[in-house]
Parts: sequence; structure tokens; C-alpha cells
Amino acid sequence: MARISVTDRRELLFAAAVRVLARDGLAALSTRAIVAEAGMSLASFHYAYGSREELLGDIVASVVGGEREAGLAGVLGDASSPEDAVRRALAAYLDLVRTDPGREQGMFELTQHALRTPTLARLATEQYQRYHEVAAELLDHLADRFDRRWDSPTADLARLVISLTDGLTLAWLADRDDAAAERLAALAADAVLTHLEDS
Amino acid sequence: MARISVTDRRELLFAAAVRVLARDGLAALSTRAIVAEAGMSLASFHYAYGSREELLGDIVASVVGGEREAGLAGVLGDASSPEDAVRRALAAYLDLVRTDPGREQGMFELTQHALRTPTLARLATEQYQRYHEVAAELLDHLADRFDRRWDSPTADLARLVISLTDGLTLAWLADRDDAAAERLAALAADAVLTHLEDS
DNA sequence: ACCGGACTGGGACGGTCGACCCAGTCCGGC
DNA sequence: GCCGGACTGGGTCGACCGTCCCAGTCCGGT
Repeated sequence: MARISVTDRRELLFAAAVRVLARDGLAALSTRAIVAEAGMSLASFHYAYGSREELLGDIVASVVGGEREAGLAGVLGDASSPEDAVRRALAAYLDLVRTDPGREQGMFELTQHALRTPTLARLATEQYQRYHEVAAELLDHLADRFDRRWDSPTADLARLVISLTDGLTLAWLADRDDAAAERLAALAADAVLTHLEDS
Repeated sequence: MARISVTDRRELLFAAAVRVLARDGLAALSTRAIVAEAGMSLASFHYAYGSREELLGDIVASVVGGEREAGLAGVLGDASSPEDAVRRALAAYLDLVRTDPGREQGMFELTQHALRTPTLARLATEQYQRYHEVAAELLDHLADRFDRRWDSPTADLARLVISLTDGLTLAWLADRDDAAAERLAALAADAVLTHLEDS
């Protein structure tokens, strides 16, 4: 019998849940499936987590916390121009979706579920707030670094960026058309870059 | 006891299911919830439908069939320019989402579910194909009517349009920010109209 | 008028779900 | 060394799920 602290167990269950969510979807994300993935007994679940919903909340919150966009920062480091940066960022995002489709799909399922669940609805709203914040910061940073400016509030452009990435993801998840997705990523980059002016 | 033919019963169950899906979400779309909404007994369900999944398939297929975009055609009739038409169409779509948010959210949930279900995955793909077709036809029609042309294949631009509407919907569903959604709709229209040239 | 097939409703079956209880086992601090 | 609290696993509960069965009811065609 492996004795694990509540803290560690929560992390193990959290990680197991994320794996199950990505692999099998939200509908299959039962407490039993999670503990099986984590190699624990069912009782351990409710010892570490008060309820299944609490864990789902943790997953949504982890997005809000910001572990997700870590990868994008690196892409922008070695960009030679803001045009290059935006194009690279969108291409990198597309790669991320293609590398782990289940993960993105799982996040969509989870967000939709959260929006239907009164207890979790606030978290879903915060999740999108966070998305928009991150995108806005990115745009601001870009303009700053290359001494350019955006012709619209970055808050609005950020919303455009997130809409484009969400839409890109949904379309690719539905038809898995790589070539079309790449062309769309290019169009999306253009759509954003239209609003970039000289300073 | 009301005696109803199988055909009529399927339609009644279908309509009831769509209502439940919009109001309570996919997770609550059980056979019992459907027959309760339709005012039938549980056995009637499996008399009309072989399985719950068959009904879900019907709902997705109805989108493919094209009942959804009927409203958009009217909007374009009295447009004075393609710019006007695109802006109106996106505004009308946003209104549609705001009028019946549950409906759009239900469709997202259903599409995600279909993508996870081998039997239904093909339908979800066809659903997006249909979206893209409708958008492409719309763009073609617009260019034709006003004697203009698009600087990129309408198939690609259609994908951009659908991505923008999907993204717009998801963002509004998450934060219900009307003003931001309207600004985004305007940005989205610009993004598409950038590719419109004189002929 | 009646009969066979279309249709109905109630009830039941096996399964999965989230949650929980409890008797036991381990280990750190005294 | 021993004891109390942290931790474990197995079993169980009630609810809900999709599906099915079956005895009954109605109606159109003959």
C-alpha cells in the first residue's frame, strides 16, 4: 500500500484526470476512470477531493492560472518582425493542437460543461478573460518591442485573436484538414496584422 | 391515449430533444428527459427511434440538411453593398446567438460529442463541410451580385468566416459581453472585407 | 362485426454513476 | 514502544441511465 499525502494525491488525480479527459472525453471522465488511470482505489478520490466537480473546477482553474501559454512565449523570442511573430505564433498554436488534439477538444468540452454548471460558470468566464488578457499582453509586447502600434485597442484585437484560434481549432478538429488549417492560419495572421501600423 | 404515427412521433421527439438540448445541455439530454418534454411514455421513444444515438445523429444531420442558415439569406437581400452585406450578416448571426444562446451552445456540445463517437464522427465532419459550403456560396453570391471579386479562394475565406463566427460565439457564451461581441463582429467583417477587390 | 397489425403505457433489467461508510493499516511524535 | 491521527481499500447505497418486454388498446380494412 502506497501512502501518499493528500497534496500529492490531488496532483496525481489531477494529472490522471487531464489524461483521461484528453484521451476519452468529458463524458468518460468518471471518478472511477480517474482513479483507474491514477492506479488508486475509488475511496482515495473522495479522500483527496470533496467531489468530482471540485476536480473539474481545478482543471479549469489551471488554465486560468496560466500553465498553458508557456510555450508561446519562446516562439516570440527569436522573431525578426511583428509580422513574423504573429505568423509564427499562430503556426505554433496550430502545431500544438495537431500534436495533442484530445487535449484541446477536452478543454472545449470542459468549458461548455462549466458554462452549464452554476458552480463552475464563473470559472469558465475567468478562463476566457485570461485568454483575452494573455493575447492582449502579447500584442502589446509585440508593438512595444518593434516600436509599432495597433490601430485598435489591443483588448479588441485580442478578442479577435482568440476567436480565430478557437475557430481554427474547431474546424481542424472537425475535418482534420491540415492544408486548409495552415491556409486559415495564414489568413488569420493577415487579419490581425492589418491593424498594425508604423509608429 | 393519443395515437400518433411513427413518422409524426419522430418529429415530435426530435423537436422535444432540440428544446431540451438548448435548455439543459447535452448531459441532460436523456431519453427520459426527451419523452417528458414531448409528453410521451418512455416506451414510445424506442418505438420511434432505435436508439438515443440515432436521434442525436438526426439532430446533427438536420444541420447538414441546411435548416439553419435559412435566416441569413433574407438579410442579404436588401444590402446596398457587399461591405454592408457582410457586416449585416455577422450582426444578424450575433443576434441569433444572443436570442437563443442555449441552441448554439447545444450545437457545440453535440458536435464535440459526435467527434468522440465513432458512429457520429462522420456526421460532424459533414456538418463543418456544410458550414464551409454555405459560407463559400454566400461569398461567391456577394461578389457576383455586386460585380466584385475576392483575392483568395472563397473556400479559404469561407473557413475564415466560420472560424470567426465560431470564435465569436464561444467568446460571447463565456462572458456575455455584448459590446465586446459587437466590436468583434465589426473587426471580423473587416477581416473578411480586406480580401474584397474591385473587379 | 371482427381481426390483425399498429400503437400504447407501465414496469423491469442490468449497468454505471457520485458519494460514502468503516474496519483496518501504517507512521511520526512522544 | 506505543498511540493517535493520517491514510487505505473494499463494499455499499440510492439515483439515473439506455434498452427492452409485454399485456393491453385502438383502428382500418375486409
